[in-house]
Amino acid sequence: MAKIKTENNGTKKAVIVQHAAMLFKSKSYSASSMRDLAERVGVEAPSLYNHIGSKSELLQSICFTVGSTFINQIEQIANSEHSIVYKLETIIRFHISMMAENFDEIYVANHEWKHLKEPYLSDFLNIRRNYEKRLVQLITAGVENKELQPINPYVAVLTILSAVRGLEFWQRNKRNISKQELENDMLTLLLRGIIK
Amino acid sequence: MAKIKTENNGTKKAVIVQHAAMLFKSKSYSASSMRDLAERVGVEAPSLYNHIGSKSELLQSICFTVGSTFINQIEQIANSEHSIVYKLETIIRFHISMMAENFDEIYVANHEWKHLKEPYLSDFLNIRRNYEKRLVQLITAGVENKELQPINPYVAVLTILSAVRGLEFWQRNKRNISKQELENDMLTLLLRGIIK
DNA sequence: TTTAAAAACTAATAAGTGTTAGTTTTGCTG
DNA sequence: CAGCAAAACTAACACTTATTAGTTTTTAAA
Repeated sequence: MAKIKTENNGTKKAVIVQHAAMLFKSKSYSASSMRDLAERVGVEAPSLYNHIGSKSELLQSICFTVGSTFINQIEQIANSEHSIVYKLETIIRFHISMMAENFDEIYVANHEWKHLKEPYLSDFLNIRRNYEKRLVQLITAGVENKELQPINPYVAVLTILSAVRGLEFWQRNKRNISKQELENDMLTLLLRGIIK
Repeated sequence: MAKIKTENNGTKKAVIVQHAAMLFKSKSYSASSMRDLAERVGVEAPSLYNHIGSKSELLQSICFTVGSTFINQIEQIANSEHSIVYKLETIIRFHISMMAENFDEIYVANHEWKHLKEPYLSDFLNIRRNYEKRLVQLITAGVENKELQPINPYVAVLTILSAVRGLEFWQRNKRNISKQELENDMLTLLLRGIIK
């Protein structure tokens, strides 16, 4: 009866994936049923299978889109000619922007990747390890450089990545804190510390 | 046939809850079945109901134990007579220790609270809001104090809590980085920043 | 307006879910 | 060793799950 509305741009599969991201975010992957998803899309559950292969394919779609976006960005920045501090700042700002504009997908990629099936699970973890490795290299260079404090690069990466991930809590308070203020204060805290 | 082994200390329910924490951590709450849990405990699924009320009661147990532990600690520290920086440092160190010693429970409380049923869901969120509020008060006092940089206290709290939460990734690298090094480097980064 | 493909539908399947009922075994206490 | 409660078991329940098969409707081109 009701047909899937594609908003000019994009395929019907894209519409389903986007609804899936919202659903998986709010209920988690395992607790989300294809009937839930169908209802949001405005269709009966079996109709979804005219456009997608399976439930787990949806999760794959979400996780790998997010993964490659971040990998592309860090490759681009890493190969540019800037100071380490500038590169680091740019990367953090990118995380914050992505968090603001693609919240659902990033949330799902961060929280639900566990439910990927092999070989996708391994592939995804490789992508993530790769990303972390590049960040570690960047910070290691900065420490040798004396641009950065002499701290363990792994700890720095872990702290930075976790801090920007925590922006998901910001979504609740969107009204109280502007993106600009958030970006600047978080950068200050991570780059210069909280102690005056 | 096989009986639940209680290791001198604690009830059989405690044993089940601890296994549940491990299971929910590795498979997520929704994807964990009572049959999975029973297998880990070494018993048939219906036997669990001699000791517990329901699956969701297990999640409640885990979440509220963790919640009250943190609330107790912050109340104790907040009411003590120390500098803001010292209090902040103590709180961060407490998070790191808890993460090292009660990893499963904390992970589950952080990731699976969504599946709590009302009124427990609301109660849990209240506890968490309360904890954050106390931290915000502490940092606000520190900013007025001039002990801390003039940044938005909410952003600081969000960043700090997310950073320590990220210690869950450290579990993978436990062998490479000692707890001491981790604690000191993360404190340095959060309190003094990464820029030299 | 006929035709063919795309995409919706209904009905059904096999597997898995939390949980209850009823029964048997276990282990302690008298 | 008898008896009793605690705690295990098996069998079964009512539901939900992702997905398939088969059919009808919709859409667009001829």
